[in-house]
Amino acid sequence: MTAAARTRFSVDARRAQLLELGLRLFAERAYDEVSIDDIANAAGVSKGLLYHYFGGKRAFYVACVENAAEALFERTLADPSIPEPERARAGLEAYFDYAEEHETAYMALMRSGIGNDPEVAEVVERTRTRIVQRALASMGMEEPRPVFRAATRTWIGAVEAACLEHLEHREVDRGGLVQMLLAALYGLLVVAKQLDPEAPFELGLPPRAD
Amino acid sequence: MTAAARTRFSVDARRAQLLELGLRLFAERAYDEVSIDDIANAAGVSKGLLYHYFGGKRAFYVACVENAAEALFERTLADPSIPEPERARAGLEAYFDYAEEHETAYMALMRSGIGNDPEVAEVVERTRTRIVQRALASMGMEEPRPVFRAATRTWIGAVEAACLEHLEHREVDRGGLVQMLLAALYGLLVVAKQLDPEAPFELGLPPRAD
DNA sequence: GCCCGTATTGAACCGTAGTCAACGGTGGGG
DNA sequence: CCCCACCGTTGACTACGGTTCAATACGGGC
Repeated sequence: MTAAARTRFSVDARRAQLLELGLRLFAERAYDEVSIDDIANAAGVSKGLLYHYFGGKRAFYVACVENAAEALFERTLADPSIPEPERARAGLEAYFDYAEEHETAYMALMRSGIGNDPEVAEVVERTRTRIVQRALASMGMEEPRPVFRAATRTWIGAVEAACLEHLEHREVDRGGLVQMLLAALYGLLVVAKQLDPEAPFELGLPPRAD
Repeated sequence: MTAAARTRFSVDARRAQLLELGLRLFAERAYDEVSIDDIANAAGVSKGLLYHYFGGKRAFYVACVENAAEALFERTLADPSIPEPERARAGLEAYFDYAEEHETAYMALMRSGIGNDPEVAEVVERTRTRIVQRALASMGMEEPRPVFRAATRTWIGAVEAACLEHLEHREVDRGGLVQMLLAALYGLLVVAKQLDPEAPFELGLPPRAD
């Protein structure tokens, strides 16, 4: 804030500071309403420094998004000791927790993308893929199983939609949404198993209303 | 291409031409890689004309997205004479048809957004809302029913995800995806009805595998 | 206390979004 | 058939903001 004399940070500290600030700015205004100067000013740093750390504006934006995506991914890692019917619920609750606590960051992440820039799309899509992979592994499927991948990816879409709905107008309570999502997951998996009976996967009982 | 002398179009024709061209350009390259000059050149028109028809670059982009969204909306209007268990399937098939036939346009629409520009987000979100509304009306619910709105909106999320998955790597056949989505919808609606028993809505039988 | 590596700067460059007053094609009236 | 007026259209001009790069100064190590 005060035009402090040039202070020297470690590379990692500076990077982290810039990423955090960038995410906040990009969350509250649109991409092309945030200028490089804005970012530099807010960070108390020269424009050139941003170009030193990141390739350019686009690259900086991508890095910010990547940062948020990574946080979300780590945050939703459910405890592997929990048995499966409940583990999905735990992961789901963690997901909602993250979204509620970092509301603007979460929405910025979901609404990220510049035009249809493949690079940005890839960052968030890769995170989804990792979540899918992790989920499949927890069901005992390491090798690719197209039907189950599709089912899980589809479910992620539902989760994101429900979460956005929840954040925008909080009329339905969270528990209800979680129940709905688990029911949807069950439906998806039933059909997936029908379509790919060879899959090493045993369907449990349908989720009950608590 | 040929530097045709200044040709005069009707307002509507010109608008339509520019919107169609814009969508194509924005579909193949990212927002900030497409300059106003590019668009003007490709259209064989001066830059100023774009500013005459649309407020600016952002507004033009929004208009292009809106155009694609509208086309999708109209395309997925299912025949109201079909009874309900089959109507959802018909709407779903129409949705997939559109996505397959206009692959790049569909993906551009789904990946639209500039940073997290609220205006762009609103355009595509409004289209989703309209689809939701139409779906609820077809179930006999005109007035707002938060639980069912959430359920339907969630389902749209699943549909979009499944559709993108389908377009990207076509490993699971379309019929399978449709079956999964219908199962998910059934699950969502079962829980929705539990959460809001007053709703004037009778659940049919679960979808069968053809 | 000096010195060197490197984090950091700031001014200059340039592509591109946005503005505006003038131009000319087209269609209607004499 | 010609002229006029309206409005779709133009292109040069401006200013803003992303990008570059040679120069600068901070701070740890000797």
